[in-house]
Amino acid sequence: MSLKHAILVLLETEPSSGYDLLKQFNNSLGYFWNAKHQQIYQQLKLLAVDGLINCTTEEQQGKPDKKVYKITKSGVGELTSWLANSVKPNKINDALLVKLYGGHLTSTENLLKELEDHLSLHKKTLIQLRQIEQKYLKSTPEVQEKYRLPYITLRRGILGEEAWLDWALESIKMIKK
Amino acid sequence: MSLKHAILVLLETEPSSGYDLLKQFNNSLGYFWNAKHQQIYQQLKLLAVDGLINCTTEEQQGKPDKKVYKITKSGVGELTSWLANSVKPNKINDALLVKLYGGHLTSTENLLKELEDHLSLHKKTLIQLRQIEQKYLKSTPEVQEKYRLPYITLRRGILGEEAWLDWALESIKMIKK
DNA sequence: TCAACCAATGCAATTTATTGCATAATAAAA
DNA sequence: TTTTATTATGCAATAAATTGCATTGGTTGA
Repeated sequence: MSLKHAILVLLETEPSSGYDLLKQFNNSLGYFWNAKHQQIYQQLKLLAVDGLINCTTEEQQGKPDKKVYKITKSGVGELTSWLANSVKPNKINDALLVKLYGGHLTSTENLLKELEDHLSLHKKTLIQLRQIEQKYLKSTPEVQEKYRLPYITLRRGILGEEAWLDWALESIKMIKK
Repeated sequence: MSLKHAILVLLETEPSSGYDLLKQFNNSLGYFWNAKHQQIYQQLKLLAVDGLINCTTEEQQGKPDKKVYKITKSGVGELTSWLANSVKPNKINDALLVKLYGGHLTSTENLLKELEDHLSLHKKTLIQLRQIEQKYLKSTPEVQEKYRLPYITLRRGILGEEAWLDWALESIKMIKK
């Protein structure tokens, strides 16, 4: 259960709404954390009740109201003490690999189609991450300093996606012949 | 919910006990699927009730009895129809990245320690996976043919771990300077 | 103009996964 | 010799995540 801390860590950088967090997870931070909107909204409510974040409602023109959450001192305390402990290694459950493993029960075309579909998603993601990297690399030294550690996590996304693509291309070749 | 299918796909290759499956997930197939023993045992029970697998109890000398599960025709049918559909991309929730992202709230030593700990685990895993690969590459053409697709998934594990190590080494350097 | 999508949030029910506890025998290590 | 690890399975409670359903107003596209 570190959705809680994933949220806190983002709010510690910048106050955001549930929707903002959702977009971050869905877009740029997908290599980092994933959650459905219901989970995020629920968790935000719980965090607010526990006094780790507080909430102010912002009215917007033409758009629905926005609840902007800000981390509290107590929230920073919670985050800091969580950071003092070690974290569990990343749990992997990869349905695509399950499918490939049992692929002899289906057609080669099906497998290739599936791989190509995933491939195009991963390509998009990689392009996106590289754009974020370029933006970072062109930013001022102060900004670079501020986002040093987030940048390291971004690199994980990039290297991870590159490796995924390498694997997929190799696999497609192996399946074709 | 494709723990169900992860189990079926393994049983389709070879009848196994819950404990066998657990070991596979914990050891060699960690890049593929992860589950606690309770989840596996529960799921096996459900699969048996649904008639997708059946169970025979094997007595062993010096060891507790073993319940060996075998996939049924109906189970193969279920698996086959599952394979006909596309699968969701792999969900990533990486607490280590959360920790790094918020790492300015803790010490550099703490971050480096954490990275080194994970590093040594990943190194071990990679060595293990490479050993399995070597075994595969030295096997007869018939065996290689049989395990063609599982081998492709193994390659994912290897390339994934290599990329992880590259990233970790790069990150350690960046954090140190 | 009608459908679809984006922005923004939420409740309730169900399904999945984790944690804690429990057993029981043998073998190996401290 | 006592503890720890391995083999092997399980129940019950809790926590976390997903699915289904629902709302409101604006914009974009066919």
